[in-house]
Amino acid sequence: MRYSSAFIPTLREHPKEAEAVSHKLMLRAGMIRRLCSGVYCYLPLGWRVLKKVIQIVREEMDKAGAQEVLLPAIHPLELWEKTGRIHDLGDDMIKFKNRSDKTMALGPTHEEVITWLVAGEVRSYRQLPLILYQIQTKFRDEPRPRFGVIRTCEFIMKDAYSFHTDWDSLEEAYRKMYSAYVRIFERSGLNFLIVEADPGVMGGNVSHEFMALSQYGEDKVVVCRKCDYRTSLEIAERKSPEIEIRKKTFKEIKEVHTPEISSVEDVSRFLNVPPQQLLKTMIYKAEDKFIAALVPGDKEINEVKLRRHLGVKELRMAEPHEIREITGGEVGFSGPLGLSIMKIADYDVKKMSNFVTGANKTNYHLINVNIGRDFEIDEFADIRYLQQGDACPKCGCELEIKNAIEIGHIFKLGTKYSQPLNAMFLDEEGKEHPVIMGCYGIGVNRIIASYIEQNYDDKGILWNRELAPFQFVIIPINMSDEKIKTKAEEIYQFLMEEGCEVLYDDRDLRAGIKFNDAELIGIPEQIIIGDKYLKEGKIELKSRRTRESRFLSGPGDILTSLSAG
RNA sequence: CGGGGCGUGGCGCAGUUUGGAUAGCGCACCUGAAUGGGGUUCAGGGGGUCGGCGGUUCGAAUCCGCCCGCCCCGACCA
Repeated sequence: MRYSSAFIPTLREHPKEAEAVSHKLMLRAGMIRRLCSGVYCYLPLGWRVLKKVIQIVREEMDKAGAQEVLLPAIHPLELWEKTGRIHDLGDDMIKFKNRSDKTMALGPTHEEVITWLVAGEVRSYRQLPLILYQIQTKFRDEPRPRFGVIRTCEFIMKDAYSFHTDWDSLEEAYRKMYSAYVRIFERSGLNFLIVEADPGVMGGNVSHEFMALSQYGEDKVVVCRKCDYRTSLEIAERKSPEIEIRKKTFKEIKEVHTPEISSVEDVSRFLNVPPQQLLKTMIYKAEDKFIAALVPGDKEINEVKLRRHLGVKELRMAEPHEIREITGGEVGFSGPLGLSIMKIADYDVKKMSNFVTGANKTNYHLINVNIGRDFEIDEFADIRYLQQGDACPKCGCELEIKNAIEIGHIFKLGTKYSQPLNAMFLDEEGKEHPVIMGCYGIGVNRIIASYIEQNYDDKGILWNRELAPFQFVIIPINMSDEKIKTKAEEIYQFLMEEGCEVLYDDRDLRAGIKFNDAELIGIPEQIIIGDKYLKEGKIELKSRRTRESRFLSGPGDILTSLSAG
């Protein structure tokens, strides 16, 4: 490609809309432009890189025995009603009516469609197992698009789905996908880690997230400083502390008037006590029964951990009217005293004495409350969010919380979709069973953003060979010098004939501009042709990353020099 | 959806508090010349509904109202 005719609009300064490093650099390097919030155009350079990532993903999927398909982006809504996921993903779905007034949606993910497809075609155990995948655009009406290409309303996803007769077969496919993912992210040059995670709205009970470490990541992972414990913050546990409930110096319990003061922050200020001296009482509905969850005022309840501890599938906070009925007070004045429902407290609550809590009476709190004297806890458990510095459940060492970008997620789904969509097969004995499923997703655009977040310097992007939009950039120092120009043309022709991806900067510009552009867009190898070394018959081959140069005597040496390392 | 910030040629900004003359600066762009190993210099030039609509005023980028868009923080914490 000749730079003079290439559409690579680089920017000297980054537009002020950009905050994340990857966002700034992708804009500056002319890879992307924003159409509106969360919606981006990929320009030639950005698209070239995207195609590189897609190629890696495709190769590794094919190698793992998955077959590529292409599913529609337009989905009839009934399919989503059948699995009930219209309620889970409802507002995230972009819906519209067609001319015959039928409601359709742009697919935010494809479990429903693929299961419909397989349900129609697979009859027998002989047709299984089967792994299908696609690389396609997903649409989600994100409440808050962010950080350039990291969270967008339209993005390219590689989504694979596997179908099995039994759980052992699913396990095998799951392992295959797991190792294919490791290869994909390794080839993409990412610094990533794999954590166990909660499956959430996808369903199933096992899932692993592939996380690229970055300060602009929206997810949090927990990593032990010493051992190999690593997990998502959602399900991160801590070593349960062995604490006895304190029983000394009980002060007299009192009711205090706290008019319209209900938040931890407000109560703490009003009564002049630290937040950790408050007991937070949250009422939840766990399937068909109500429970009270208790944590110190400065801690947060982790609903995923609470749900898992209770062993229930559904858990939600109680509605205001339910809280009124159960406690007798408005939201914000709940406390454990006099509650007939089950009370689960975090271990940290054991440490508390003479604390403040809601009086179950609007506008009143109780002070000097104590466990044992005033009420009992039914169960102590680890139900709060982990915090920086908590003890590792495996080795007891300090845990660290880090930001990361979720680049891949694999799930064991079981029969969550096959059951409602009637994807059944007959076994050897002619008995009918629902197909066992797994699903495996990769955020293709996020691989690029994550890579840039981890590979840049003060000049710009540092592409590796796998992702680079071009392997070489030829930089003639002075286009009006015929000898330099002729040499540059010769090298360009040579590399083109060799099938190399090369960008030839034939623009009649000063050397400084060319160097800066080449470094900004991050081409791994620069071939510099200038009078300085051409006089001795030498051309310069300079590495973008190390900034080290080698001097070669001809075009043929370029390839041999690189393959020699 | 709540809080905060912003909107002035392609990009980055000044001007808005205290209304006033052809709306300015840097970069980018076009023409010419010199220059040519790190965003060079000189001369000339093009490009703007000051986010939109309405209002106040002799007069609005500037004051008032409504709307739109963008970014950041939070999302239910009793």
